[in-house]
Amino acid sequence: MNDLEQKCIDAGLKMTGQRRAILEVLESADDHPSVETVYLRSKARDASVSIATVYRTLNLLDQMNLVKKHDFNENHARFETNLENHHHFIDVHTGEVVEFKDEALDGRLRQIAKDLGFDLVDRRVELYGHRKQQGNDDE
Amino acid sequence: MNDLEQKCIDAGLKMTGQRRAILEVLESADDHPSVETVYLRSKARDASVSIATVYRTLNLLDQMNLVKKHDFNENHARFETNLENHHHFIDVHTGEVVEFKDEALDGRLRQIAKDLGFDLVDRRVELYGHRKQQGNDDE
DNA sequence: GTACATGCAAATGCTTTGCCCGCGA
DNA sequence: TCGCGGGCAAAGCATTTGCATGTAC
Repeated sequence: MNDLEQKCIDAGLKMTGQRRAILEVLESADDHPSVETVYLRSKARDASVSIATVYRTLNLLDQMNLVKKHDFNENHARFETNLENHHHFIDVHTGEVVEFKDEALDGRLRQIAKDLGFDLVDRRVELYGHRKQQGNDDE
Repeated sequence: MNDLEQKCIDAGLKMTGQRRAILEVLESADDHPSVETVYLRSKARDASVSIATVYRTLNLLDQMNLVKKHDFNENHARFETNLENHHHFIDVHTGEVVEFKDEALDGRLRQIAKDLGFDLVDRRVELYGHRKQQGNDDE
């Protein structure tokens, strides 16, 4: 049994076949899958999974803080299970999402919130761009 | 004639009554209005403005980089005309949006992009929280 | 006059939900 | 058993778009 599954059981959720499939997909994902992607991967494990259940389950997990919802300026949500504090760099050409951590950045953000007189409950830092290359031909 | 209006004319856009109303609304806005809000304010100036035109105009201006589109984790877009580089702090209780600038933060973001080997074309930094207070009773 | 703009309503695309059946504990 | 969970399809909501008409230049 994986970690997410255990946490869901601890939270009192019933462990159905569909949920197990979805949780396994999330547990093994090292990317930032869309709902559609989670749906397709889950359906490969359990054909009875419906998109409605995927939405319901992902929202449930998001509320329980077991996954994090993003949108990356797209027209659909993406989810990730990496709950460690980190930020994202999105390649605007390929859609690739690169995760990074930066203590100096985090410290500065905390200081800014403090200076503004706010308690920080969440932060969103997304950098958009593309891989640097010699003779870049689109600018 | 306001600044936005001049820029639109320079860009070859026809200056219709509806566009003028919308541009005036944007020019005088010092907040981050939603499409609906821009629509209502514009309609007060020119009753013939339709929501479709507001959407079309805002998207046009966004592509021309005359306004900036945000979403602040809501289910609808918001727009702002402040094009200076700055970031946002969103009060999760009141919805209030506070703008701030921070050179140290910007420098760190540039350095991170450089270290990752990326060219930066856009960035999104949003802090979420609420005003600090003595005897805060919800945590 | 002509190409561009607009209003209206229908269409879209993602997401949510009502309803009723099925299944986990 | 009993109440939570799920499938299906309809509804919701923000946004976009086709089409016919209107209008800036």
